[in-house]
Amino acid sequence: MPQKLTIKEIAELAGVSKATVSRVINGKPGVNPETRKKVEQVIQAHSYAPNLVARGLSLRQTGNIGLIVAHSAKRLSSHLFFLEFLQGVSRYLTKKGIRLTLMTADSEEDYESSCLNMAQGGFVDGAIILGIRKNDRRLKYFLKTGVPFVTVGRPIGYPKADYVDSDNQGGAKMATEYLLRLGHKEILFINGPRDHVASIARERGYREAFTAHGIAVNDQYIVHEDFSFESGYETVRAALAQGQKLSAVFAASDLTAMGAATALKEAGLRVGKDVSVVGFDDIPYAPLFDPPLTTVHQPIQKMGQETGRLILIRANGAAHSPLTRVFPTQLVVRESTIRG
Amino acid sequence: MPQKLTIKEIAELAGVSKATVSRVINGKPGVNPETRKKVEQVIQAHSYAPNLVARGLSLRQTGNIGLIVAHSAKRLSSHLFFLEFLQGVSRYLTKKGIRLTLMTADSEEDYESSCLNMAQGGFVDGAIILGIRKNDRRLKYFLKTGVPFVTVGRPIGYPKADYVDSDNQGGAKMATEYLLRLGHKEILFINGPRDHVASIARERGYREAFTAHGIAVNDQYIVHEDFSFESGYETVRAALAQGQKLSAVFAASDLTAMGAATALKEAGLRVGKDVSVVGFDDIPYAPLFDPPLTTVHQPIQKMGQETGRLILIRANGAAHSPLTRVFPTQLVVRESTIRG
DNA sequence: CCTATTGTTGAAACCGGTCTCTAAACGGAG
DNA sequence: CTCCGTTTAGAGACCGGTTTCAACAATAGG
Repeated sequence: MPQKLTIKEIAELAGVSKATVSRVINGKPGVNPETRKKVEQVIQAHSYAPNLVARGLSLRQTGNIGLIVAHSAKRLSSHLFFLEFLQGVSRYLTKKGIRLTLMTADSEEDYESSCLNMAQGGFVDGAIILGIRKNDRRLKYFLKTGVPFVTVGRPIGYPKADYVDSDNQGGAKMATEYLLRLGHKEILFINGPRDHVASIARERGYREAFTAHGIAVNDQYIVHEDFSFESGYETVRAALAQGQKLSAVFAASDLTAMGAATALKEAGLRVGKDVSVVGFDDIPYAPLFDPPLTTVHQPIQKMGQETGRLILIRANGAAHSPLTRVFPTQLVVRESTIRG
Repeated sequence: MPQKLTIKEIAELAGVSKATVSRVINGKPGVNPETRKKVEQVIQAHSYAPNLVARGLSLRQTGNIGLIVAHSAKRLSSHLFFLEFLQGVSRYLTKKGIRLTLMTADSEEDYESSCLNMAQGGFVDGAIILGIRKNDRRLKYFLKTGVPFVTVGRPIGYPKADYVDSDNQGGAKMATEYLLRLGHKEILFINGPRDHVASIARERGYREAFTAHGIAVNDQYIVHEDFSFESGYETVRAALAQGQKLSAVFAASDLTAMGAATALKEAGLRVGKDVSVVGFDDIPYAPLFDPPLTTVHQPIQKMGQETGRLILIRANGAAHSPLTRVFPTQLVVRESTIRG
């Protein structure tokens, strides 16, 4: 393997100075066309590429965006949301020549240290933070160091932060209202983690729908889980075992809805015939489930893309006021719901 | 936001030189305990953290590993393999204080430029390459620049490369033999992309099983798809529409198997009663499918972890001979298969 | 022919670390 | 008290780029 060439060596080979080579590389003006051509030839001939780390140091800009995933290992694996989102951001950033550095965290401490690592160290030009909780302390690291960040989900307690979100509350309200209109009263709501900002908004939507229908919410019908398939399965099994009355399930993720549906099927209930199930997310697999899942659609990939767009704007310092974007959600009625 | 401090400023604040601060930061010997304590206090007080880019330049080591994903956008989304794998690597590397930089590529050119970007530029200490094809030209970039890499899947045509793989051939053989022993003759094999090294190995296993049973393989029963759910669904629909005789399906991914099963169900066939379906991967969702899916288990997370381990060894230059590791696969019999 | 202007170029500082090399300070042995 | 080895510390080179600034050549204008 040939020793990697530096700009200095290219300069010598082309018989010019480092400065000129730098100008050529970056397409800066003020270079004689002939000189430029000569330098380009040398660069070509040795397939020289500038060292990005050195450039990063000099420019104080790394071309790196960090993506911090809060999900625990288990949830990550079950979380197709993440995969869809990742695709959206990654695509957008790759197209812009920006690299995406992933930080996952198994534990709470790992997560904190990931944040610290990103916030300090000057390794990234900005960060995207997934899985925001209520009053997420960890954002403080970023605020303190001034590293730009965009969160996915509106960070409660940080009114000036940039974020991308979907209309979780509206989506949950639509889904719940739909079930109520179908005549369901006992709607088991298997929500996400209690302090997760999306969970909070969805619960608000659920309650709002009941209020709008003049029905009191029975808190026994709201449980907080972790978006996983397993949690849907177990929650419904437990509910049935206890003899809880239940004519519909509204789950805060499609996977959870599928878990719930599986448990219902096992209990001999026909989903979409005897009982209704509604999910959230509309992952690609939702229409292919048996029965095809009624769910609240979020434009996850678009959210990813928009997040990429916003973090770049913020990182370039081109914005003054908070950058926020809330995507509408939308109820997609398929075959897992029926009049109750 | 306070201006980020540099080592020089910390040195001044502590009344010592940059060199001493550097020694303290890196736990190097040769510093008077008292001086050390004083410097540590200043560092603490200002929550100073060294600039990783500068350090990277100086050490010629960035603490970054690149992960290059070849899958097209569509496949990525359907590919739970990726997610599981990602978890394995990411966990391992995070624990070692190494960052993972993701490069996804929608198109062939993007993929090449991603490789180039990683290989040149000195941005990563090493790379992990997923989705290896037969005679993958792109590995040349890495060989040329000398950037260490580990592939997932044995790269045909590069005998000296480091790789992690699973026993695809053995797994496919086991699965096919199992179906043959159950009395199935018309086994539709929905394989992955033709030039994908895993596909090649799996096809070899499939053929080997037939040969071992003294049965000739009918090439009409081998189709090449893209591991997606949709491809399984469409392939089986097309086969049924054409009246192709078919008593079992062996799919090269669980998602494809699920797609195939869905199409079979739609056609009124009972999977695990009238017809057998076997998948590959054993994703977490496989046992939860209806019916629970018989499949070939690959220890995907472990493979991810091992890949992380190997790339670090290679990046540290601590190895001479090729680093390779092949994980055994294992047939997991559930309820989607039956005597034919 | 001289001066002002424009177009090219290179020398050198700088980004923020690491590390080598040298020197000062200290302590013990002779 | 001198000499020598051992800590401890700092000055400065270096990593590989970018950028400023000054110098120089060529051209235009008077």
